[in-house]
Amino acid sequence: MAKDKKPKRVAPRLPRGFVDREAGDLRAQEAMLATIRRVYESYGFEPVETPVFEFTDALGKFLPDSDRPNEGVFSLQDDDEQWMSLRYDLTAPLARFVAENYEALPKPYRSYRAGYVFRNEKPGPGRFRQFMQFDADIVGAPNVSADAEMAMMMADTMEALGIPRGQYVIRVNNRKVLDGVLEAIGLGGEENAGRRLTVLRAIDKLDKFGVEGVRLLLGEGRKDESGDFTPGAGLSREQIADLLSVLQFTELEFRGVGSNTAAYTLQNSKFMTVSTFAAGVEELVTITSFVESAGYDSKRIYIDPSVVRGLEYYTGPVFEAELLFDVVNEKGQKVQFGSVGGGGRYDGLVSRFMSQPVPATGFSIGVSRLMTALKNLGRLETEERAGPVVVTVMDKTRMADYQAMATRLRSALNADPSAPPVPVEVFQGNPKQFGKQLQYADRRNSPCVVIQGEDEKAAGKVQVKDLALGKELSAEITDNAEWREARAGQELVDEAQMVDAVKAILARQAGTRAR
RNA sequence: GCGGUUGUAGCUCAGUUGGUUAGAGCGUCGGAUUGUGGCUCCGGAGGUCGGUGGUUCGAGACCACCCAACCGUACCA
Repeated sequence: MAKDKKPKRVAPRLPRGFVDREAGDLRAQEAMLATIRRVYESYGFEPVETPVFEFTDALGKFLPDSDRPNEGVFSLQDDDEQWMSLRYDLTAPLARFVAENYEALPKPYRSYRAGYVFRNEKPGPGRFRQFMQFDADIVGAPNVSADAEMAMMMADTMEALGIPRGQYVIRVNNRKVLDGVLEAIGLGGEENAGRRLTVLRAIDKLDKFGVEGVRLLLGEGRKDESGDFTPGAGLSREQIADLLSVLQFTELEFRGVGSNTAAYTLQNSKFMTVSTFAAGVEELVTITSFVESAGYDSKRIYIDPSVVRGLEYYTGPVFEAELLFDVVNEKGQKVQFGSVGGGGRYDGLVSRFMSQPVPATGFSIGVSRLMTALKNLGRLETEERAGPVVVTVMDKTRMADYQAMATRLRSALNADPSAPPVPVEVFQGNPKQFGKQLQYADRRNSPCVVIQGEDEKAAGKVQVKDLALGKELSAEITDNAEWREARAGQELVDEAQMVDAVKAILARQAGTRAR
């Protein structure tokens, strides 16, 4: 009866939307961050780090109410009852940092930072509740030249990461353009705030649903494939036509060819009589001229009036980095990818904390998402690293000798600090069965092992075994006894030549990999 | 949040109109081989059949509710 009593074990599991990440991913991410950092540094940005927790009110709109304190964000109350939250982006914390250190910082203040952010919402493919962003911002620069620079830096970053020109585009718009059109078609004023939001959300869905889908969302509403109905904005046929004319949907098909004409075309729009609209268009024209004279054509930076971005705090130019190639997941399905980064001007964000206006512009790269895409493009070092050189244990009373051999190898193989490290380790498991040691080395993707048993010790020699060579030879041997007898890839050398013999094996394998 | 689909071993799945003790492949661990990885062979461990309640002589299967995952959709600073 005691046997049915199982101890209740804790299930090893993670909350949804959180993932463990292993060596390959971490190394790839490290390389990616270094690349991005280099681009940002080359533009004069300097790093800054802020904590993952902030007071909730400093983050912005998500003041938790007592019913749903964790809606959207992860929040908890400190000892003194004050609400704090995990940051959901890196922009709001930067605004707080700048406001708190305003006097000490040089203006304009250029800074970058990478870090995890947290959102308490439903995860999906490529969407997690903890993910990394890599931001750059200029605070205290009021002119659109700063926005143009951000767009250019974003384009440079894409290419530095190995995304070829033509496979990505930075789409640029200005919030004032859409605001102006909405005003012109009678959706201005406080009373229409709700409908404006619905309209902007509809426009944001252009990539996903196409022109016809957006037309439905602007009008009556749209039914999705599960039969669920999304109510529309209820605009009239004329209002929709006006809106669509500005968004110039047809031109999207020609995105990435020729020079940027969109901003100039907008100058002929009938909405130029609306001052908000005109101001937005003029800024886009200026940005166009800046980027074009710097040599960024529309294959890289494209003016696109349908870009919406976040609805909350952007006040002027907005931009979005989009990938133009298909991304396929592990199951071979094509994935709706959307943007891998974006940003814009947020002139109101820092001044929330201060009595004076502080203009700012910046952008954010979704590191985790972009990494998935780069994997697809084969631009990420996914190739497995060579494992450790393993010093095996034949006689456990001689551990000290084996440790000494490992030390000798380790320092000899890692003499050049600028070269990638060559790991060397002594087998630390149970040495009783020698086969297990080789199995371990095999699983660690070890290039070679060093063996010294009684016989070798007596002769002052060591066995140096090339595991990759052995694997090749094993293809021709089917009999186990023969395979064991062959000791494939093995070489008996003097103790003094151990280091050279190992070096020779590593060199041979490096050559094989390069081919 | 709303709609749909699906839940059987670590993974992929089988399990007949409801019928004895729930199976396979892969993986894992051990052995054949106490000094040699791979192949092969032998053996073991691993299951509250997502959960609870119900119908029934009898439920992995049928019914209800709940939970979770996936897909779509909404929200997304």
